[in-house]
Amino acid sequence: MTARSTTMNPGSGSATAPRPAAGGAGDAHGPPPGLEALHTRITEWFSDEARDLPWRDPGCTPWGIFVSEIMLQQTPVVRVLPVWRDWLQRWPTPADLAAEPSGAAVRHWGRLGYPRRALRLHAAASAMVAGHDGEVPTTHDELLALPGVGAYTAAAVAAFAFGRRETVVDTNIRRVHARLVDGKALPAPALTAAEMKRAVALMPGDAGLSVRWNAAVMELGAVVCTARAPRCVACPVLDACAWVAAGRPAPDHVPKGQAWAGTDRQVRGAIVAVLRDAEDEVPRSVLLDAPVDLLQGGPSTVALTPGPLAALHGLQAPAEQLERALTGLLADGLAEESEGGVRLPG
DNA sequence: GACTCGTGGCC
DNA sequence: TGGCCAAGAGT
Repeated sequence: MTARSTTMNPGSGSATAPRPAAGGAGDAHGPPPGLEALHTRITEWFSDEARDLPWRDPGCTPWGIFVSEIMLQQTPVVRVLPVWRDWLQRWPTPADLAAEPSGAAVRHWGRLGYPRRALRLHAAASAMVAGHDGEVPTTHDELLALPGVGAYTAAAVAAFAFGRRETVVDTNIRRVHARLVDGKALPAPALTAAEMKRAVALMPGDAGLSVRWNAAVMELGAVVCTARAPRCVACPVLDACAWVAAGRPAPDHVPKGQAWAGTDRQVRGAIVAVLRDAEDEVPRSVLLDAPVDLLQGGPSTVALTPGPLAALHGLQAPAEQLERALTGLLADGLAEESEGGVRLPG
């Protein structure tokens, strides 16, 4: 298969890179020339280079795939792997998880981050038991109705667990499309309607191929067409990339960075970490008067440090913030008050 | 739309 | 060293 030196632009947006004179991909004249070649080259690359992930095993259940998709939201694969294995061994079916209190889900979520996802995963399992005969639902709309499942996850599970032809759009796919088709370094901060339309236009018509295409483009974005240091030398469609053809221009917008030190999120995370590591309830006074040491020893260190609120170092108004963070956690169902103190929901 | 919501590794 | 980033969802 000889590489072709054309760039792709199936969308109708502005284009500066040379491309075949073709109508928009959504018109009645079929896909633009070269699209099938892209399908072939990227899916063949995927066949050769795909990482061996357990949720990609043909024997993986829809529940295993569902769990992986929730855990992978905003969380790197390497950190998900051990937690996913433990989770599936502990709770092999939705009913197994639904039979536990939600606090057990939060506890075994470990340090994956965004622990409300554990809560929603537990709620989704309960919904599967209550309304889907204990099975993961198979359609996009049914999946979308589950807690913690948005457009991406609904499409991904329908595609990867049930072989459906869905337009999957995640951050990796958006970045690949932005570069390969648009010639831009990065996609817009938020998913746009135009992007979604273009993703639809790029989809193979065949269901089986569409599933491989979705997985392959996602993988390409994850391991080759990465955000910071793309490994273009390993790219199967380097010669077709509009961004490379344009001389790899810099991003035209500045990412707005996420503050962390001193935020409520940091305090919430520290409190949940204490509750998770505690066998039982933690007295409220201990939680608030002997706050977790947030700044000593780096981000992974969370320990009770007996002492005044000044232990919070640079944090402003720590007492108020602790109260606010705890109130938020209680409101979110991530923590519960009991007579003896605060604990994970049981 | 703009915000919020965890965590840890990396360039 | 530290800002940036990771298979987003909900409000």
